[in-house]
Amino acid sequence: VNGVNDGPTTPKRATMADVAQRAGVSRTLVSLVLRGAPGAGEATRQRVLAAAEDLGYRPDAAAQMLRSNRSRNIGVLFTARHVFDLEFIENLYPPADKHGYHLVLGAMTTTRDEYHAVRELLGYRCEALVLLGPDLDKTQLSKLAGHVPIVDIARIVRHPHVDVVRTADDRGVRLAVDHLVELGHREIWHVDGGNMPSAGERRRGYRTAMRRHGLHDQIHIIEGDYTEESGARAAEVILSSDTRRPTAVVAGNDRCAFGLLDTFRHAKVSVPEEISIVGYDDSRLARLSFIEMTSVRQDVERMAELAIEAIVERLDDGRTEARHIVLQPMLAVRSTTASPTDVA
Amino acid sequence: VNGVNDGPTTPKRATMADVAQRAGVSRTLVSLVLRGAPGAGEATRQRVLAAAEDLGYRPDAAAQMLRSNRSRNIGVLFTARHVFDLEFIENLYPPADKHGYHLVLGAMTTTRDEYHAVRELLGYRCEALVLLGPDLDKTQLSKLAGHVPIVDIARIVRHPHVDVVRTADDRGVRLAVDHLVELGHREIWHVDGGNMPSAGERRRGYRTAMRRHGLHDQIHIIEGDYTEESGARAAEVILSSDTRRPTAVVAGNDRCAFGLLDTFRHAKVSVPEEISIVGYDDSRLARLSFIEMTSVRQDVERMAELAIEAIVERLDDGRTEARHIVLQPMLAVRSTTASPTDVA
DNA sequence: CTGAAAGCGCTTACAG
DNA sequence: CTGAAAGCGCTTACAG
Repeated sequence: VNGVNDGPTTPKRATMADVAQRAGVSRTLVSLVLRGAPGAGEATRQRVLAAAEDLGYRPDAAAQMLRSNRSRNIGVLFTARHVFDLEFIENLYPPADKHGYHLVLGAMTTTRDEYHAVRELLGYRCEALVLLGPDLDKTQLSKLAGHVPIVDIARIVRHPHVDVVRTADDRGVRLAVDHLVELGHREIWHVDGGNMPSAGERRRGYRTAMRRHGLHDQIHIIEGDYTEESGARAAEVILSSDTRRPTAVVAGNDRCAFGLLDTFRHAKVSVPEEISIVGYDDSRLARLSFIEMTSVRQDVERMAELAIEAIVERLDDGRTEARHIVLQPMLAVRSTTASPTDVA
Repeated sequence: VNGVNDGPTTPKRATMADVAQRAGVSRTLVSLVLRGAPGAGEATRQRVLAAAEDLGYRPDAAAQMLRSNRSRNIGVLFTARHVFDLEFIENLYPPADKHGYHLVLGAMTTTRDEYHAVRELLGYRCEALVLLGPDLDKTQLSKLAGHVPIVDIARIVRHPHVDVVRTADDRGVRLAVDHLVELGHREIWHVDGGNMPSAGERRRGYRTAMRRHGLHDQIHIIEGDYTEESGARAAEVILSSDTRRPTAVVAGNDRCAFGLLDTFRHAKVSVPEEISIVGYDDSRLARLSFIEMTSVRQDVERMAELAIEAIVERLDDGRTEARHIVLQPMLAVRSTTASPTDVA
């Protein structure tokens, strides 16, 4: 009898045996042809392909995995509301395709923590994991890394099974500070990302850069958390501090910078005339024609490519020692930075 | 020998047989216990659970699917750069969990069209599909619907295997227009979403609402495409048209509204004092404290819940006729709308 | 409560 | 070039 799971008119899914029968060949041959393996004559090949097409045949991934003992699945752990993660994922597909791997997306949401997401990915037999963001502690990460090789994006981790692909964020912030100093700024503040990924690195970069320019006494950090709201709050703090006000602000990321920007403009404080703002990530937001935000750019495309390559090296080429890849950021100078005009 | 695919120190994945051996029971019993099926004594149950835990055992999804002939997978076709899609997906997890289904995410990107995404989802044995956005034509959709039941979000489709869950978008725009008229506006323009999902419906709602208020001669639609840039362009058009300028604009969505808002403010045109703006979606952007945008709200949580329930009804309860569920929108009134002050 | 057995849809040597 | 056979890790009656 039909189970309740079958829609009454939903046709049974075609199997390899069906294709073989229709093409008048053995199942083995169908398998060969469909995988593009050698061993079939051109005429037979065409016949098999036609039969598969006619039946709307699609190999069953579950069976393939089970039998071949390989899934060629790469799990991606990400946070649904982080725009950066999505942009990164977009860039993960082309290199994964190129190397014949599938991406399995494991979303973390407010109701679904990394534990559940990881469990699921492992259930799908992912052979490696790309970690975007989840702040696993050492023990959890080690346990995970005991099962599958891992590529961690942005965070610095030391473990033989964990590769890291990241941007030199301290350098990125330094580029921002250098640019501002060159424009003539001295009172440069930083709104940080609290304990979010890479925030410490960026904070450190800010301090170092300021010291390098002899601006040790100008160092001023306002705590934030990478959200627009935290940028807006920081802007309020700056607006209400009449004693000393910065002429430029380096934000922890673009979202924060956007909160700063909009709050200043709302308060009739002109950007960049009265205050310069630099963002971080060079996101779509920063590039909008009516925002035109100066921002530090990470090469997301290249990072994604390197992440996949790191996995391929482990899985296909047998590499076993960890790699730590650090890319250099660039500064996209746009319209939210300028020389300070109101020097008292 | 070890294949190249095995990291040298990566332990073999524990299998059910391993758990059975460690617990000193049969594989059948392990299967029962792990699935929570009745038939095992409490002591045995604990022993099995402990053994599984010790070994870090995780059932192999591929094998489960293959054998049980059910995957309990629901495929979700979405566009990575559409914020709405991600928000929707977040809300899909709780109801899916509740009914014991897994979500498999199929991302469409610039390099990966719906065809590839769908193929992959079907390869993972998805038993149903939630379609967010992909504009499949009738033939493609019918072919798909021949394989699995489908829930289409937002678009209006007639097919026995396709359910629709959507918001009455025409009504949403009507709420926006009513609100503006009540505030005293008459020159109300609309920046539409071109041929994007639901754009036609919203456009229609605008026309109808305007007519209802006897504002037939005020109807004015600027073409857009749901992007911030299209909103910004529309704002430029409005700013440069000195003959007649609207006192209020209903945008096709929040992103577009944001483009309008920012461009007006940049041009020193006060919102809402000089011009009112209404968005659509009530997205995170609209709710930001420094934006506070009046926007039409769709009940995404409820839509997601209904989408999953529609699938469960088909898969578990055997429903076969199509359902078309229409939710009513609400208007979230915030700070970008006010009475027109500069009435000439 | 337990164990032996069949089989899901594939892939992979292996012998013709 | 082709076919028979084994087996991936599970679930599911079935007989004890």
